[in-house]
Amino acid sequence: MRPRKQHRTPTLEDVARVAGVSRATVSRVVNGVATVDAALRLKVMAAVDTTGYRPNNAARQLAGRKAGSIALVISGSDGSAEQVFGDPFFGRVTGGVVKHLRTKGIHPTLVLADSESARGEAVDYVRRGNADGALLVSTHADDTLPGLFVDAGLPAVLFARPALHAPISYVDLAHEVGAALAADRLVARGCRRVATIAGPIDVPAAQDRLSGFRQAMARHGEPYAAVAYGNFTLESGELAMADLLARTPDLDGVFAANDLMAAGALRALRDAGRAVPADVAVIGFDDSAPASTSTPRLTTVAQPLEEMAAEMSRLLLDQITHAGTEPVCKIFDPHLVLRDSA
Amino acid sequence: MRPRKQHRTPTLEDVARVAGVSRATVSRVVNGVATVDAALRLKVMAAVDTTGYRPNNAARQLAGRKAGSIALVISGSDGSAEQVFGDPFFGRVTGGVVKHLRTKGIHPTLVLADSESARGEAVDYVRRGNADGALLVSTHADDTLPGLFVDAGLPAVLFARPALHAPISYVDLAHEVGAALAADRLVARGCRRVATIAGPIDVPAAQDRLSGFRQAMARHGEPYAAVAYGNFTLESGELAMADLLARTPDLDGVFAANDLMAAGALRALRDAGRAVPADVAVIGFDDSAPASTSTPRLTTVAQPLEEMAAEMSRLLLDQITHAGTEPVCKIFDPHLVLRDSA
DNA sequence: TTGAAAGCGCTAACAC
DNA sequence: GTGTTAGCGCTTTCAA
Repeated sequence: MRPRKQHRTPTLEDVARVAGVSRATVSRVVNGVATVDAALRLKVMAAVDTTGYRPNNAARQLAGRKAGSIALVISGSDGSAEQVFGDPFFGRVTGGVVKHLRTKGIHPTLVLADSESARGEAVDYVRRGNADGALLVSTHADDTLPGLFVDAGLPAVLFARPALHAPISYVDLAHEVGAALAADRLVARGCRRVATIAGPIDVPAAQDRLSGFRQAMARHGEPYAAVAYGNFTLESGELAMADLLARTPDLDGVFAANDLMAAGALRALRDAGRAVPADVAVIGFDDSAPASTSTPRLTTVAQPLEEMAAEMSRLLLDQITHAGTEPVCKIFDPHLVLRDSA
Repeated sequence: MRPRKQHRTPTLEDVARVAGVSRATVSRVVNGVATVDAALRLKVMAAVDTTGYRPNNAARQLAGRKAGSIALVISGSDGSAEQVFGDPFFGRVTGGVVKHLRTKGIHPTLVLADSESARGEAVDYVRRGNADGALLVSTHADDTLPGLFVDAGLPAVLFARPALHAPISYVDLAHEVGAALAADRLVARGCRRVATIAGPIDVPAAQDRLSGFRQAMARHGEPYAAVAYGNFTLESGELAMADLLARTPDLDGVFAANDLMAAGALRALRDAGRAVPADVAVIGFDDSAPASTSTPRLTTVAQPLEEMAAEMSRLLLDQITHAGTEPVCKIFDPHLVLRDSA
C-alpha cells in the first residue's frame, strides 16, 4: 500500500492520464516543442492547470537537460567575502538578478569563490549540471574566474569588463561618460581649477573614470587637471584631498572616482576650512549610501545597477538557450544626481 | 558507441567497480550508514578518492532524500525588494550564511518573497523538495512567512524574533543590552539630560531598544528620558532631533535606535549650532556604513551579524538532520564601538 | 553485512 | 504528430 497517494505532487504521468495522452506529449507541450497538434496541446494545457502540475527540476536535471537554476558567483581575493557582502553594491546587483530571474521562475544559487580552490569548485558546480550557467561578480578585475568558465565552455556573463581580455559576455557602465558628466557639471557651475581623486590604476573602471574626466576637461580647455590617487576608501579620499589642497591651494572643484572617497574629501575640506560647495564643489560616483548621508549631501554619478543586473541575467539566459552565440557586451549610461555638493 | 565515456563525471557505479562492491555499499559508506564492514568502508573510501567521486544532488533529490541545498528567503512587503537589497544588513547576513554553509559544501538558493503569492511559492519551492529547509530574513516583523513554514511543517529558522509568536527557531540580538550599553556610556561621559530617538513601535527590535534604554536610564535615576519617534530613515532622525531640541533645549545626550537616524540627528544638531560631542553626545545602533562615514564618526552599538547568520544556518542544518526537535532561539550580545560622537 | 532491483520524474531517441 | 522505452544517478526495501 502506497500511503497518501493523493498528497503527492502531480507528475507528468498524472497530467498525461488526465489529458488522455502520453507522457512524451505532455513533456513536449510543457517544453514548448512545436510539433504538437493544436487540439492536443490545449487539452494538455488544461490538464496541467487542473492538476496544478509543476515540473520537477531534479528530474529534469537528472534526465540530462537543464538544471533550471543559475549560479550567482561572487568572486574575490582570499577572504574578501566580508567586505564584498557588506557593500550595498553587491546587494543591489543581487537584487536586480533575483528580481529578474523570478519572473522566469528561476532562483539563483549563491556561490562564494573567494579563493583559488573555491573558484575551481564554483566551475565544477556548474559543470556538474547544478546550474545552467553562471553570473560572475568579481571584486577584482584580474580575477581568474572568467577565464575558467570560458575554458570550460560554460555559459557565463560578467558584471564589468574583465581586465584580462576574454571572449565572454558582460554588462558594464560607460564610466567615461559618467566622469564627463561630472566634469561638465563642475565647469558649468563656474569651477576654474578642477582636480580629481582617482581610484587604483589597475581597476578598469577607475582607469575609465580618470580618462573620461581628463578628456572632458581637455574639451573644456583644461587638459592638465591635478590628480591624486586613492583606493576607494574614505580615508584614502581624505588623504588625497589634503594632498590636492597642498599642491593646488586655489582649487575650486573636485571629482572623486567614488562616493566614499568623495566623503573623505568632504572631511578634508571641512578640516581645511573650505565651504562646500561655495569654496570647492565636490562630485562623487556611484550614488551609494554615503552620498545621501554625508554633509553636504553629494552630487554624484549614478549607475543603473539593478537594470544592469537584470540585463546580465537576460544575456545569460539567452546564452543558455542559444548555445554557441558570440559574446555580447551591453554598456549602460550613468546619470548625474544633483544634491548639495556641486 | 557511447562517446567520451572517460569524460563523464564519476558515478556511484564507477566507485563500486573500482572498490569491487555494489552501488548500495558505496551509497551506505558515502551516507555514513553504520552497518558497513570496516575493511570495505576503507576500500570504498579509497575508491572515492581515486575516482574523485562527488554525489549528484539531482539524483539524490529525485531518489527522495535530501536536496543538499537550502533556501535563503528574503521576505518583505510588496515591492520592498529594492530597499532590502540596498541595505548592507542583508548583505552581511547573506555573507555570514554563505560562508558558513560553504564549509558544509552547500550553497543557498536565493528566494525573493515580496508579495503574498511569492511567499506561497517560496513555501512550495521547499515543499517540492528543492531545498531541505529555509532561512527566513524578513523586513517586517509581522511577516506571514514564518507561519506558512510552521504550518507546512518545513524546517525553517528566522533572523530576528517574529512579532507574532510562533513555534519556530530564531537568532536575535539582545537589543535591550545594546540600548543599555549606550545609556551607560552617555551617563558615564557626564550627560545629565539624555533623550532617545526610537524606531517604529511595531518593530520588536525598536521596542526592545527603547525599553532597554529606559530601564537603563531608570537605573541611573532618570526614568523619564524624552522620546521622539522615527522610522529608521535619516530624515526621520533629523526631524525627531529637531523636535527633541525644541522640547528639551538643555539636552546633552541622545541615543538613536539606528545609525541612519543618528546621522540625521547629527545634521539637526549641526543646524542648531550644537557641537558633537561637546554640547550633545550621540550614539547610534548597528555599526552600519553611515556610522563610519558621518562627521563626527558615530559611536554605536554593533551587532555580530555574520556570527548570527552562521548560527542561524547551523540551527537549520540541525533541524534538518534531527527532525522534530523543539524550536530553539539564540540571542547574541552586542558591543559598543567607540568613535567620535560620544 | 551485503547485493539485487525497483523506482524517483523526466527527456530523448526511436518506432509507428 | 504521437507513443514506447531506455536511461539519468541515487536510495532503499527486500533477500540472501
